[in-house]
Amino acid sequence: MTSLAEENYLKAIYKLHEKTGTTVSTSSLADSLSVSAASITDFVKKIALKKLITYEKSKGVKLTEKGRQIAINIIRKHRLWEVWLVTKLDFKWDEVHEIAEQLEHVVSDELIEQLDKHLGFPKTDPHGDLIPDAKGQFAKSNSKPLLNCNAGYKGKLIGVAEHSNSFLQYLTKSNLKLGDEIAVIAIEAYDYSFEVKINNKDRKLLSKEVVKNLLVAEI
Amino acid sequence: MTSLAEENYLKAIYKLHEKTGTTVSTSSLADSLSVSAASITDFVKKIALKKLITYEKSKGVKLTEKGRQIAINIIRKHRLWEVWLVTKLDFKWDEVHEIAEQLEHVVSDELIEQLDKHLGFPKTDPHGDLIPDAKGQFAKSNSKPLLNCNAGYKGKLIGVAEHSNSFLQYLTKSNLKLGDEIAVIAIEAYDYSFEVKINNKDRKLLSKEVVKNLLVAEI
DNA sequence: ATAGTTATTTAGGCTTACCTAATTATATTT
DNA sequence: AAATATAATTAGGTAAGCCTAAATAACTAT
Repeated sequence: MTSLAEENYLKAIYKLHEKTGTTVSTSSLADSLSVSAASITDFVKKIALKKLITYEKSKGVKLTEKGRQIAINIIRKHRLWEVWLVTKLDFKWDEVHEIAEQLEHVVSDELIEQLDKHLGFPKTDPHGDLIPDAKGQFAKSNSKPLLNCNAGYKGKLIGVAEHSNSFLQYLTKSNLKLGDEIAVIAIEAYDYSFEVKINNKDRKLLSKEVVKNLLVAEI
Repeated sequence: MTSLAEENYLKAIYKLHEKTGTTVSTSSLADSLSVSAASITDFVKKIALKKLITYEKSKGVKLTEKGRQIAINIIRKHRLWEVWLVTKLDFKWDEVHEIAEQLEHVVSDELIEQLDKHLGFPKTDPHGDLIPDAKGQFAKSNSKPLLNCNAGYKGKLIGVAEHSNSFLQYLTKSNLKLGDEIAVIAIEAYDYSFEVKINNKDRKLLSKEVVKNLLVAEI
């Protein structure tokens, strides 16, 4: 029904739209799928005919409700598989993405529902991202980047806004993990680096680049 | 490195060779892959160039050692996934084949080794088939079809030689499962039907077609 | 508003894995 | 051994998903 390529295009469009809030350009898609812009134009025309997206020449694309549902389902599967890899197979949070990219395309609704049950119906994946339910609904999240918090703020690390291996490995090396309590002691006005206290113990200095990608919420 | 199609061709060749003991014909491959004979000839030439099989015009194909290792690895993955589906996700033995057909193509050696560990290094899959180890070695099996046994024989059901849903469902309905003790009470000379006793309790009549596909071993 | 730059699309091609129809081998009967 | 049937191969073609190079459209800056 939906080919591997289609699933990846829809997922990429969904993620780019989520990030930018606008229609998704040919070049941004080309970038994130590592495919030439010409191929994007071709493909995008084809899936527009299938009503998975709307496409206006030179004005980018947008998911239709149908396309959005497919994209969200792929994301649901991806995140459930990541939970499985970490909780049942002992993988680290920086080792699961590539494997989940393959597993997300396995087609079987019963499989995913059983997996969900096996995992205890998790609400978030190992990076703190929300897992949509079988109907494609996301729970509400009240997380915000630590960057948006003031000195004196105290909250819990509940997710990351950047999933690169290097960032995840940096956090691991720095002994920072989801669930940790973070208190902002001071913010350096010059470079926006944050002095923080982790779990009421360790003092740490975090660069602007880092605090931008740490998502926190009230305890 | 190895495409989905290649993996499926190699697996099909392996299984047909296992069944017949001879070189594998174009038409048998066409049958089992549901692809035209012409396409088989094409493809077979291509993977012969890659030294995955040997091919002699009009004389069928044979796996090379390299091709055999790839085929066995796919089978290893397939069977491990089947164990997972049954033991961890509560699927029935007649529900796992199609899902495992997809999962077997996921590429990650670490994944498979972790899965193997998670499952406790199982030796057989839910149908009693041996699971080769990471090096492609199969354990020795001393199973034989119940059909080859005489009246008075007593053994344990350890596998099935036929994996169709209808056969598996027949066994389930008949309350026959792996591990059951089977004693041969009598064999009807006319139609080769077997009168048996299961777990020292239930008497059952099994047709020749059925006993041919039940694999038993000494207790 | 025009020139220059960047983004997008069009045109023409390629590879993979399939197909049908026609041809040639191989097996089976008589 | 010839005739017939079956199996395998060749020839020519298709769809999906990509490519490069050239053309056009859309922005940016002066």
